[in-house]
Amino acid sequence: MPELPDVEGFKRVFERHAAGKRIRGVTVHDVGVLRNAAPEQLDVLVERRFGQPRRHGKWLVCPTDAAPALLFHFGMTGSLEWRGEEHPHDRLVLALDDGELRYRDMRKLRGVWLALHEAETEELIEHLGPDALDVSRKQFHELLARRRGAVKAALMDQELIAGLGNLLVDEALFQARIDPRRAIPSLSDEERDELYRKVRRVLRESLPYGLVPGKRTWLTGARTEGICPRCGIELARVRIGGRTTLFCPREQA
DNA sequence: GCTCATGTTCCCCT
DNA sequence: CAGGGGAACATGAG
Repeated sequence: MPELPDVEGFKRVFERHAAGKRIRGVTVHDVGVLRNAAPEQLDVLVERRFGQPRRHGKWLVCPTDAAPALLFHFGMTGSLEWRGEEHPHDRLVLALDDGELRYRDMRKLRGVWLALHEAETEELIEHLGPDALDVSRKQFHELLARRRGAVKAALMDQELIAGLGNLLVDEALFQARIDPRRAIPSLSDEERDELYRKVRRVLRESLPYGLVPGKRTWLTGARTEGICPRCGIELARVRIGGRTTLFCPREQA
């Protein structure tokens, strides 16, 4: 699931249940999710108190009252769960005073990082472009001006703008009526403005859900049927940047 | 058995 | 150098 809105949802889970709480224990059920540390190294977190989390793109940074911080990147199947039933894909469990926070992840495409100091946190995320929620219209134009490939590939590039994923980008392009294969230089200023507005809109409307919702009027709601929710013709399916891309061949010219 | 999946990285071409 | 294509990572679901 995890694109920017999903990670924002996990951030809310962390804020509600883990921020300000003391870590009583760390249990690693699957070493495969630890990307830069051995399980014993996580012991530095025990008896530390979590601070307020912050999100940059699809990363969630969870600092403690000492130097170490825990960083999560959820890949395609990760999530953060508070209590609830145990699950076979719970890979890391943080015991807090009043319950357990679990990192759950079926495919383990990304995982959990330990940063011992603020500088290490920065190193882990410094390759990212500005967070999608922080990009102004002016900056959006400046960022696009540097690129010339397919517009979809550019929007998905985390080094250009951080946080947009396959669903969100397809959705914004659909709402802006722009063919995802279009080369950036071919986009008019008006089209760039419209794209910016739709990216903002899809983000804003997704945030309350904590995911990109499958609304009936949205492309997300039509991914399985393959029919354009606006005009009813069959959606086109191509691959861009290695990702399945859906668009309306009639309306997205 | 086969294909596909909301992500990223690495390697090889053009 | 920029950008495209494909494979790899790991684990399911249909």
